[in-house]
Amino acid sequence: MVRRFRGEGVQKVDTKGRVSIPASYRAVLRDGDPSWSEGKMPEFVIVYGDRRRNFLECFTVDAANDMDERISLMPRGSGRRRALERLFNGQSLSASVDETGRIVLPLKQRQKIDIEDKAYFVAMGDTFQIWKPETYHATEAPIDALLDKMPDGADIWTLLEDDAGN
Amino acid sequence: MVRRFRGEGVQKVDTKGRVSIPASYRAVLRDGDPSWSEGKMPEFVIVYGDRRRNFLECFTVDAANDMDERISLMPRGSGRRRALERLFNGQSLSASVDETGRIVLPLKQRQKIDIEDKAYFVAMGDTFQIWKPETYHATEAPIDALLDKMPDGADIWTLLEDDAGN
DNA sequence: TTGCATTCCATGATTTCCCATGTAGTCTTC
DNA sequence: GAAGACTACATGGGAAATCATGGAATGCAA
Repeated sequence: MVRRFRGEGVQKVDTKGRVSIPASYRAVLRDGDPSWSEGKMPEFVIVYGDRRRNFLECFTVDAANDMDERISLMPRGSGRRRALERLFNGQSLSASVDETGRIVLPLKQRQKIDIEDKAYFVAMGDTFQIWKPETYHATEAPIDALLDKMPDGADIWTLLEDDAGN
Repeated sequence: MVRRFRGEGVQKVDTKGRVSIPASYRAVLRDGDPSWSEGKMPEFVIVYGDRRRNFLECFTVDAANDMDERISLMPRGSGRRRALERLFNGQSLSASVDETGRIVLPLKQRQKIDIEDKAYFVAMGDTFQIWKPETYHATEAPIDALLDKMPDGADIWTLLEDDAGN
């Protein structure tokens, strides 16, 4: 079992697009970069995807290789495969953490998700996401609604079992 | 069957957020950490969850992996899965017991459950919880009420059988 | 030489680490 | 079975390292 990303929080984005990667993520990125070695800084892959995606999804090198692997098992030339290739190989870029723990988000990607001077990082297990804070918070509404529907005092983890609802 | 957490009690929280975790829990945390080895200190996962939760829930690494596993079996993209991913991956952090048996509760988490200088630990089987003492005691009222309703001298464990009432 | 990206350096705020101390228990030894 | 020695815990304080962030300097390319 690989180490997983955990936690969430805002980071500042300066005028040059520099953002600190949350310190706790850095160890996971290191572990997930097979070519990492003492003294070097880890690399990872940022997928920005099609125009409808309003966040960036970040994969460790290992996780990205795994995705490539899975895509390559799909029927050559199929529509789904082509779409995934385009999304995952084309609409992505690789980033490298610098000595101060930051990466540079190119202007294009910042504009795509409408980031100005703040970025919201959320761990999602073997990946993490980068959002414009406001956009992220807007997506919390459905989750709140789901939680509100639950009986008072009910344990959240009953969501694991409960087949009812979505 | 894995070793289970037992017992409850208050611990001091100092200005830096350091808290001793009850000694009896430490062995359980060790056993539940697959990457633990002689000389190292065990790690575990603290889930703080959505804003309605007023306590922290702590999982051994094994228990956390198990949760991740179960979440990953849910339909990708479903609302319930998304909610759980966010709660379990995003609203959580991993902690590591130090040589003196303490962990550091970051300010953010302390504020979330309104802890100042005391924390109440309660074992819950394969997890344990951390509460602000006052908050925890407030939750005991319903239990007291339940006990008061029971026939005088009745054994508490009859609750195991009795289907009536909640 | 203007615009952009990459390095290098600077700094305040946290967080971690290392060491110190008090207090219960327990164990030993006479 | 009582005094001292030892150990496990809970807790505190300060030094040192890390983190998040900003700005200046450098390199280049159009």
